[in-house]
Amino acid sequence: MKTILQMIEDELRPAFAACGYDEDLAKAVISNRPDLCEYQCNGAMAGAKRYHKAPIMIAQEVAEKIAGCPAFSKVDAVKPGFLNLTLSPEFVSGYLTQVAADERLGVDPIGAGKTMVLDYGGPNVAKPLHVGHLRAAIIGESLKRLYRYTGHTVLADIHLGDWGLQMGLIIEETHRRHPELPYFQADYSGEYPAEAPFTISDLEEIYPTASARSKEDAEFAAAAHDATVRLQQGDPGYTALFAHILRISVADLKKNYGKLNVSFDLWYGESDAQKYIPVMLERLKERNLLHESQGAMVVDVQQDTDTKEIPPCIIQKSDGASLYATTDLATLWQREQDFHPDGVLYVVDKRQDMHFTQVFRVSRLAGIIRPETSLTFLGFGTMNGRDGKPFKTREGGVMRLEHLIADIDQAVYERIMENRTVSAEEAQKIAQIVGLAALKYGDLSNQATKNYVFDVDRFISFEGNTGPYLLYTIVRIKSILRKYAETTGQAPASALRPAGDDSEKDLQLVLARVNEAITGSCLDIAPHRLCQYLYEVANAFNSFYHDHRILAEEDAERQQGWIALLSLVQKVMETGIDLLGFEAPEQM
RNA sequence: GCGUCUGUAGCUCAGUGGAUAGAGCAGUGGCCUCCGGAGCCGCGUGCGGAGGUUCGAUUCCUCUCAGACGCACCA
Repeated sequence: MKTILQMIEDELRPAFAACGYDEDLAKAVISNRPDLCEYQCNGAMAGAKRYHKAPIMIAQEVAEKIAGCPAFSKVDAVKPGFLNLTLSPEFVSGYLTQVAADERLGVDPIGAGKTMVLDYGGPNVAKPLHVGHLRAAIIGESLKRLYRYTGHTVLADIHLGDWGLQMGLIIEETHRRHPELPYFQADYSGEYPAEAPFTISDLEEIYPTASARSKEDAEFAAAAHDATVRLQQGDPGYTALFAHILRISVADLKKNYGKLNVSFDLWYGESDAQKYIPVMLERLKERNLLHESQGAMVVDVQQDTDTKEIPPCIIQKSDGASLYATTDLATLWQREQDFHPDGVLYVVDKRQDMHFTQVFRVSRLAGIIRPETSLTFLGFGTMNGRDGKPFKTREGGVMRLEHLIADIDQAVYERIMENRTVSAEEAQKIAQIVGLAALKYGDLSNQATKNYVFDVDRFISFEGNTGPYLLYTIVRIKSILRKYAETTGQAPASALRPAGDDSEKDLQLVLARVNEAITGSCLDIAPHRLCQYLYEVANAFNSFYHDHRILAEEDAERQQGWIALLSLVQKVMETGIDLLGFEAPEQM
């Protein structure tokens, strides 16, 4: 379905053409002077030079041409050369009736036939999720949903950190504690136990302990290194133990991501990429890209146009081991082989900008992905505390995600209990839903690429530009529609009526932008745009609500139009928050 | 040192080559015989600084100041 801007431009284009001007001048934008008009066209000023004509003249000519157009109730050519447009109420309500009838709110499936791989996880196994994982999860999940909604086939890959020294540390520490286990018996030939020798909480303790030990105990460090190598070489006992670690961690991660309403289609890890390293290296050699530098094998990625020095990408350490870039390149190889994606999007901390610059360049040089496949790095900023420094616990440590969520839920719970008389049990459930909305909206409403201040008190506030405010608005609408259905026994009408006053018109105009908002948010990889739009919808609705007595309205036709309007507001807002990754309760 | 990013109201953040740069919070003044007042309607000092391009710059370019981050064998 066309956007309202496209529909306006459809009217403008023939008018410009009929006056002898280029159609590319017929560009419509939202008015920046709502007191004067709803939409505007600045093409006359852009064309003034081209046609050696005063812009106001051009604007006037075009205005005369489109004045009779049913889409517009008012057309003005103003001062320098603005073309000010006011849409007719019938046009707007007619458009919205179509949007309301459309399954997808008029959003075109621009991604039909396109496959996107999203990489937004990156947690390490055997380590709890902490606030550092929060942004990737929240932003990535929203983008996944936006891409799906716009018709893309999306594969979300968690890309676990499950390889390298950390695994050796855990294995060696387990060895130290339980040397009698069969995993460590060289001559063991039986089945390894089905039950893991540790729980998730054991693992969460084992890793930091082992990490600390390796720094003090050189012998232990060497043993851990050796264990890593043996695991990578496929030692059966270590492989079995590794499988336990992975299984337990993944179960725990699924649970914790689940609490965030975040899910993945693929649970691949760095370990899964290992088998693609040889073939990937072969390609680098074939293309003569690999060369030795200071003992390491590297690929030069410097380009003539660079303003800064891009160091060579290290593919193999001087001891022959692979590292971060190697794994990422091998992973890209795997993705290309398995999915032939049209795009790969990484949602990762912006401090890794250089790494992805290097990896992308190597993959282009080596043809690891097709030239037409887009490689995008969405580097998100740091989550800071109120002091503007990276977010920490009161003790100065890294905040576990579970604790953060629990704190927020508790704070929301207390507010709910203050105001409403719902049962404590009910309040708990509602607090989780509202808490998640507060957390996610607090994050997503900021530009992803910028650092932002994480302020729980502000996010969970039920006033202002917050998640809870959006939810409150939805709950309020649900309540009205519920009452309407109860008292009249009627299903909501589907046809909207032309707006009868300003606040109704304003609300309708905001709703008419829904498909642009969703599509734009996706194309710009910018969930914060959707946040802002939904906030505008909520504000417009609350103003409308304040001015109209919906359930008391005696004119049945008018009332039905309003009910249809409310249903659409609800649909837009519920769809919107779903795309952001949270939901609204029935009451709060 | 080199490079990247950021700098908008007291605070937290949006925004745009165009007409008067917007929200929220905080402050303050109104609005409940009424569908959920967790709401609505008011009240204001601001684009770090200096040049340049342009009919027009907060937006683009250069310089400059401040902060964050990054500069090969961690991920």
